[in-house]
Amino acid sequence: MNYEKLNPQQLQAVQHGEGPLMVVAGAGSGKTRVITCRIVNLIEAKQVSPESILAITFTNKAAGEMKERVRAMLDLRGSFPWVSTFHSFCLRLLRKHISELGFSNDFVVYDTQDQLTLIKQCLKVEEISADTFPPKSLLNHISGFKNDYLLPQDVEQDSMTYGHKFKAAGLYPAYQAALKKNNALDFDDLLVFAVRLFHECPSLRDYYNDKFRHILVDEFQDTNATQYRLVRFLSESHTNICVVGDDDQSIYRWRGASIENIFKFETDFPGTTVIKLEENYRSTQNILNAAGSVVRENKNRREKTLWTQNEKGSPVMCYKAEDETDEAEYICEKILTLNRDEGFTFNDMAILYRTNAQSRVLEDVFRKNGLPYQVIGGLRFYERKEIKDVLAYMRVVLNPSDSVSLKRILNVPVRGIGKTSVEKVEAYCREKGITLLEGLRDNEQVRLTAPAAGKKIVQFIQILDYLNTVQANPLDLLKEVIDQTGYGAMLEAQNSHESRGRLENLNELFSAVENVEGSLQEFLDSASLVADLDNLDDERGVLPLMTLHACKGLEFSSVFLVGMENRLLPHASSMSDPEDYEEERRLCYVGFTRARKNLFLTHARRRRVYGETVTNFPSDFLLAIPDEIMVRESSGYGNETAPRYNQNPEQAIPIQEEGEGLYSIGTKVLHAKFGTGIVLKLSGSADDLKLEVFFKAPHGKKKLLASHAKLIIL
DNA sequence: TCATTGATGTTTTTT
DNA sequence: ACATCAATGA
Ligand SMILES: Nc1ncnc2c1ncn2[C@@H]1O[C@H](COP(=O)(O)OP(=O)(O)OP(=O)(O)O)[C@@H](O)[C@H]1O
Repeated sequence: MNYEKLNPQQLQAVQHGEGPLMVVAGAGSGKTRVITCRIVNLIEAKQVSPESILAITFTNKAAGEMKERVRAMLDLRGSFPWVSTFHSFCLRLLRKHISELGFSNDFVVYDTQDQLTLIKQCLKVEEISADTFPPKSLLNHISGFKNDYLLPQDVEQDSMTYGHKFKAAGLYPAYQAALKKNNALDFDDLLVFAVRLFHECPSLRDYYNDKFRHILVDEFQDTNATQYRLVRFLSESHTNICVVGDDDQSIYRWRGASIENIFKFETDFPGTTVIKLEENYRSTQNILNAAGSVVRENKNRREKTLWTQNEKGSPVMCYKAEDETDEAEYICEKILTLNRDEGFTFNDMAILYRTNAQSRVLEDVFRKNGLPYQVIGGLRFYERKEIKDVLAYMRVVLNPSDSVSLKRILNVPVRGIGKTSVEKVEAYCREKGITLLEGLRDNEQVRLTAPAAGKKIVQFIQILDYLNTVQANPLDLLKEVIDQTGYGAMLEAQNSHESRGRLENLNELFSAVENVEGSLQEFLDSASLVADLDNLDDERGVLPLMTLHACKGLEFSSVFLVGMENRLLPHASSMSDPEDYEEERRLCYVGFTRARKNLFLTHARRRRVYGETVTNFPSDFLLAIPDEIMVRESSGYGNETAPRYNQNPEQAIPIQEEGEGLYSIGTKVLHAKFGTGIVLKLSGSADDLKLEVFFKAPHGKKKLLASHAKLIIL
């Protein structure tokens, strides 16, 4: 067998036969490797057939990597284990069986924006003021119910004090009914409905218990109650369940995850074999020491050993910056030096921060200095307005009852179907209990709206009907949507800086569709479930920037953790709740332990936040780190009176001045999404320079705006 | 019905 | 600071 290296404890876990198994161990101790090798061992040594193994990972990317590893170790022809996230697994399950629960299998998955639109509608119908009860807060509570597997009928409003949660409980049934009317599930429903399926259909439960003989779950510390139930159902008959996790790395409590799942596992699964891994293979002694010092301050925690044979390594560096620009410049310089002098590639380093907003200044400085980077997270590609609009057309074609999507596009681009018309039709629909699209069709006969609007509605329906005739192929459909609905023409007509960016995004959507094989349904599903992290590209050699939450499970030679300040890490919102505060510490622990060799921490005396300058104190977490292993640096300008700003305009490098000369035919450039390319053509004026660039496959020739495309000249 | 303006919330984290 | 969104008048 072509195993990866394993220590005796890992080997024991890998070779463990039947029955429940839990591996609890600190960061970098090879937990994920255990799962991977265990899959291989089950197939090779225990003759378990690949398709009867189900492995759950935290992200689609982790799933992809795990599949890759397994593939590398085994020669599998044909069948393959199921490796996916909880959500993808549930979606696949529901597409097959949801009819058992009274939904049709072409249901649509609503994202947060769609949920928000829907709950606002509910509020309107129930005549609840959105000001006293913020839709976001209500949704959060409803999500909380679902994460705890509380169905609408199980939520006891009586036991609650009057407030947002109370109102959310009251609204929950109406919200679910609205989803059903739209033939839609929200994100959390994917899990809830999967559990319901097993709960209400014993035959399906038996079938899947029989189908999946071994269940493996990575990152078990961040599972919620609903996921826990699902795991129990899946392993009910055979209890061949292997979970792997680290309670110190539980960072999704706010999303309903419960560390308790680790603690109660042994009681819920009698006869569990517990294995601890104590050797860390990833980090230097200093890094491990620093991380341990921080997280050991947590009260609610199980002590565990974590040691390493690795060398002591460099001390942890802690830089005190004047402001966020200084912080970014320090990091930028360090990274360029590490790259130049020590040969670290950019993708072997990472910038981690607590909040997405912190990336902005870093990006500006990196761009100025020609440092290629890639932001993970933030606003996701599929959440952008133009993408959502176009996808909404496609969704309506597939699922005509989806009125949230239908309303979204009814007057986009503007075609003279205004608010009053829509409201009239909606009222009519409610009365007759039909869907919005059906109501719109009736309008021609019933004449609810002004004649002008009625005519427009007829035209709109004609477009939809036409789109229906081309729905077979996602690529053709996308093309027709952009052409026939006038969406593309609208953006071209606007001809603004912004609209051109949107057009570019639509082009990118084209390449995404081209790369997806399979049906329209499968494409829309994958679009609903992709996490931005799944786009993390290790090939291109660019520096990744991401939040501490997004870095889970990854590793880098050098890690920069920025904004080590009170109110940022720990975040201001955690200060009032000790449990939240401890989670911030775990977040810090997760960040530190991503580093193999170098850990750089930075904090700024002042930074702009919400457009105001605030001064922050260094993070209290820094106090836990022993002096012997940390070297402190500062901006060299020492005290407050020293002018930090470069008043000399000649010194401030004006990179924005990208007049002639900066680009010419043949210039090599780097684009955040398309990678490296070569300039083929230049046109337009200096401040509105248009480029035609040829990128590597699969992107090919692209037209870009120099001012918008954020290109880096290589 | 549309376009401009002011208001609002965003930034804590996301499958 | 910035962007998106709702109210306002044309
Ligand atoms: N027995 C071993 N010998 C040498 N290296 C190992 C061994 N086991 C794992 N590693 C290496 O240690 C690193 C961490 O492994 P892995 O990602 O599996 O740990 P983990 O416990 O899942 O980490 P985390 O909890 O931080 O996500 C990887 O680089 C892996 O290749």
